[in-house]
Amino acid sequence: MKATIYDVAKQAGVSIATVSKVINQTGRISEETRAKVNRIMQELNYQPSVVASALTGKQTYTLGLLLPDLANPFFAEIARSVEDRAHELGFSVMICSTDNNLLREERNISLLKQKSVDGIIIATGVRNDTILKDLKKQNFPVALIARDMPSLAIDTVLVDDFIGGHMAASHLIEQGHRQIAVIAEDTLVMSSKERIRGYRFALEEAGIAYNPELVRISDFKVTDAKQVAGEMLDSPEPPTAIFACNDLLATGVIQAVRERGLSVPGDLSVVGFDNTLLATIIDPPLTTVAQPIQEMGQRVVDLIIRIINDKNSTKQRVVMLPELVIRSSVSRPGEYRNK
Amino acid sequence: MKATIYDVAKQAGVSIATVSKVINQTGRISEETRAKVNRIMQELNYQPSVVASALTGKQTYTLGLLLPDLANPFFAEIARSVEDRAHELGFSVMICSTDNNLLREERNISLLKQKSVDGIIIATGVRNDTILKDLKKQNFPVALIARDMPSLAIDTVLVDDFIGGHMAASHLIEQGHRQIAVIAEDTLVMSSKERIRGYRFALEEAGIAYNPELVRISDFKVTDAKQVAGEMLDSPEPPTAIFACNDLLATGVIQAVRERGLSVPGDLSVVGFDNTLLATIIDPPLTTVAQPIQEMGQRVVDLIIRIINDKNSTKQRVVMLPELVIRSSVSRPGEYRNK
DNA sequence: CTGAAAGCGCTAACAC
DNA sequence: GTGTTAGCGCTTTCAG
Repeated sequence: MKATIYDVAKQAGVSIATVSKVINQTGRISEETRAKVNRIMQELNYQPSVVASALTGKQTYTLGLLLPDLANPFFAEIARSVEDRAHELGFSVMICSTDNNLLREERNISLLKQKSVDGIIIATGVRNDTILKDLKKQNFPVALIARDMPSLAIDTVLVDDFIGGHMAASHLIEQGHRQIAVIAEDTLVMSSKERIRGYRFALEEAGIAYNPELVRISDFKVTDAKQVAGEMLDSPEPPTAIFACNDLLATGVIQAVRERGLSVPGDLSVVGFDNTLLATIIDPPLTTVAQPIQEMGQRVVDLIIRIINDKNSTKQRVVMLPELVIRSSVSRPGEYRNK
Repeated sequence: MKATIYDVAKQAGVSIATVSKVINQTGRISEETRAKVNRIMQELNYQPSVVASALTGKQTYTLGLLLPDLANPFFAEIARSVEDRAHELGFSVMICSTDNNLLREERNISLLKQKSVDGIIIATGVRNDTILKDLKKQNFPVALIARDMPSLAIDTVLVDDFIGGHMAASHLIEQGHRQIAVIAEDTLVMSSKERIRGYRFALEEAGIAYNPELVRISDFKVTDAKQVAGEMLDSPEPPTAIFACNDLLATGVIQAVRERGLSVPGDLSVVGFDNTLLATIIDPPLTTVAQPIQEMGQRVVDLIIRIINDKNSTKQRVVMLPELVIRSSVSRPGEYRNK
């Protein structure tokens, strides 16, 4: 059986209170007994039970992380960075993929609460904010990453999507494009909305008329983006550039182009969003708006731990700046049109 | 404050024992009181504390999952499938990336044990088996996925790597290749060894001399694979095909080819391993040896839960068959050599 | 059928 | 400095 605090106490000839004190470095104990207890703990290979200590009202040192899909490289990278920071600080993280399904979100949150996680980080993109409201009402520690809910005072870290969208579109405009399409995953989600707003603003600045025909919604699957891009390519007046609201969708549009025997960026320029592994792996390497995933992950866990330690700490919204990473998927329109 | 079993008991006018019984559906309680208690639980929005119940010796319903790197698509996909099955069965999963670092593995395992996870699934590729031995000695539930440790009797689910390597090489041989190289991530790891052994065997069968010059080791990063592949391409007698021991490495070799103004499969045929998202996304779509990731994830959690429920259940090794997925990265050597 | 009570491993007053 | 003791929320005999 695993050693308990009683075993240590007995072996060391002290009381369990004393052992507890040396474990938690509280109270005052003589150097001598401290050393002895420590030695015994070593010998017995004693590990305090987080479960028992949690029951007495202490933390469980575990965080919940809700995201749409771990198999999506963007979220996998987010998860990795959250995990890294959490581990640094002694926390574990329970990850739950929800597929953006409301029911699963609810179930997972309730599960996480039963397990007494100290806080929950949410990256999932619900349209619905009742879940968040509930959590807030119960004063349960929550923080958002890569998604926004400006109507609620919740700690959040995200990238400025408006600027990101603006960057993508401006870059394309600077390269001479005027027929610029957008493919977004879901216009109901804040970040998509903002990216599109940034895009529109860039168009306006450049005096280009906004054409609603050019902004399309796709499912989150690459095949769907491919399909949507394909339709646009086959239209009588195809765009010369497409801004895909994330790298995964961008790969779909690149595939659509290739399938038609055309080339990127020769026949169509493409810019993505996120700067995941994918951007470096596809051909051509993708020009994309980078989110500082590492930093974002780090910041959310710092945020949530702050809340855990002080439930009344003032809420923060940290918005980071995206950055345009230029690779090879954009050129001037018509530049190599005839190869 | 959160409602406890006492609150429910008081409200329902029964003892906590009775409430406990209706929660766990143990003992015998009248339909009447059962209904009443259930109603009160609803009203109070009562959720039993997993922590408290774990302290009494019951399970925590959480699993640990150790893997090298969540940001690697293969492992992200594994994690996703493990997570799915675990949730189905009411378990949560704590994920830990170890970067294949022994120290981190140890730390994480010890952390997971302090948190009383019910079992640990290991996908990480330690060369060292002492950790596993320790776990086994303590009779702690462990299961391996996508890695092997045949010297220890541990529940495992993996793909037959020998056959996989054989498939990859045979396919290439059938296409007429004779100068076939391999890039592996780490020859000390079982699965790499086996894949290479399968490759050698296929060569032998075909009467092709084995040339150790053609099997190279690379770091796990794509840039490294690119570098290694580049060296081979620049050699006086470059291979006409490369078998990359995973899809990520394969993307590296494709990049190396492209960087030299050559093409896949025109100048070099490539076959990968794993069949992750990457395989469908790169250009050309990658011919690769598929691992049944979904099933594998499902099976390990079934395995580990079996062990949890019966620590003495006989160990199982479930080895699944890989499958060659033919896409467009392989052609006959020289076929389009001059475009 | 239902309840009283012991105990899971640990923390935190409060004594000594 | 160190020990006693009362919980934390729940499960589980064992009586009744």
